Amino acid sequence: MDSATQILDIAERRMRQTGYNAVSYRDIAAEMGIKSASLHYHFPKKEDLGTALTQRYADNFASALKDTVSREAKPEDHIRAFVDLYSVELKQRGLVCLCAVLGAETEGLPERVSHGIKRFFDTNIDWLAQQYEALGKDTPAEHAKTTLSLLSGAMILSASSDDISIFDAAVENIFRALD
Amino acid sequence: MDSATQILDIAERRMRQTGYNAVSYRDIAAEMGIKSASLHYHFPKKEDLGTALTQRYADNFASALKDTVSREAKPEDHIRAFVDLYSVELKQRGLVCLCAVLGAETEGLPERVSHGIKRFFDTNIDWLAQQYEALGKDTPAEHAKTTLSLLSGAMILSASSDDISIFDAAVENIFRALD
DNA sequence: GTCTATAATTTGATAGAC
DNA sequence: GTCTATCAAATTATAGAC
Repeated sequence: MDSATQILDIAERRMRQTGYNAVSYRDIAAEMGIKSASLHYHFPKKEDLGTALTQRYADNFASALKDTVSREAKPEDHIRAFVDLYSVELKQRGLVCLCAVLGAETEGLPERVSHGIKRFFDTNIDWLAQQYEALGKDTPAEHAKTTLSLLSGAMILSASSDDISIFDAAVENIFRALD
Repeated sequence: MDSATQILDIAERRMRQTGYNAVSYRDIAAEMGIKSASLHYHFPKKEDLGTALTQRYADNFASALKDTVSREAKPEDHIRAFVDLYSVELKQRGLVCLCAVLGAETEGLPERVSHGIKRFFDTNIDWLAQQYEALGKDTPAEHAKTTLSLLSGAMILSASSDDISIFDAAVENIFRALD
C-alpha cells in the first residue's frame, strides 16, 4: 500500500475516534514508523489532509451504495444496506461515521473540510429520500433527514457510552418503518 | 457575574461550536479581557474546566426537567418539554448539546470529562424511559435511546449543514410517536 | 483575583541533503 | 519519498508580585 493511502487510513481512524484537532502529523507518522516531516510531502497542510479524507470517505460511501443498488431491487433493501454500512463499521471496528464526528466540530474546521462534510450529509439525505420515495412514503425528505440524523447520533452515543444497545435501538426503529 | 461562571459560559459556548480541543485558555481569557494565567486560578487544569462544564451542564438540564415535571402532568408534555430544551438552544442560540459534541470526541478526552458525558446520556435516557413507560409504550428504554440519539444527531447535522429543517424533521418524528 | 514572566511541550510547517 | 534540522506559533501550566 502506498504512503498516501496509509496516511489517510490512519488519519481517518484516529479522527473518527477523537476528532480533527486531537490528531497530529506526529501521531500519524509515529504509527507509520516515519517522520512527521514526510507527511507534508503527501499533504502539505493539514487542511489538505482533512479535505482528502472527507472526499475519499464520501466517494467510498457513494461507491458502496452504487454496488448495493445494482445488486438489490427493492428500496427497502437499499435502506437496509445503507444502515448496514454504518452497522458494520461500528460493530466490527468500533468506529463512528467520519462526518458525524467532524460535523460536531464544524465551526472550528477549515472551510474546505466543513464543506466536504456538508456535501456528505446532503448527498446521503438525497439518496435516502429517493429510496423512501420509491417506497411510497409521503414525506421522503423528512424520512431521509430523520434516518441519517438518528444513525449519526446513535453511533456517537453508542460509542461514547460503550453501549451497542443504543445503536441497535436506532436500527430497529429505522427497520420497523420499512414494513 | 463572577469570573468562574463567566469562564464556564464562554468555554461552554465555544466548545459547543468547535469541540473540546479547539478551545484554548487564551481564547477564553481574551474574550473576557483578562490574561490566560488568571483562568488557572479558577480551573487549574483544562481537565478541571471540562469536568466542571459537563457537571454544570448536566445539573442545569436535570433542574430544567424537574421544573417541567412539577408543572406538567402528562408524560407526553414532559417529553415535549425535553425536546423544547434542545430546540430553544439550537434555534435561539445556534448551539448543539454540549455532550453530543464532546461525545463525538470521547476517546480523546480526559477520563473525568468522558465520564461526565456518559453520565449525561445515561441519566437522560433513564428519564425519557420513565416518560415513555408512563405513556404506555411497550419498549420504553428503546424509545428513550432512539429519541436522545435522534435529537443529538439532528442537532449536529442541522448546525453543520446550517439547515434547520433537519432538526425540525427529527422533532416531528418524535412528536408524532406521542399520539 | 489578576498580573507579569516564563517554562515545557506540542504542533504545523519549511529547507535542503540523500 | 524520506530524512535531519530547525522554526514559529500555540498551548497548558507554574511561580511569584501586586
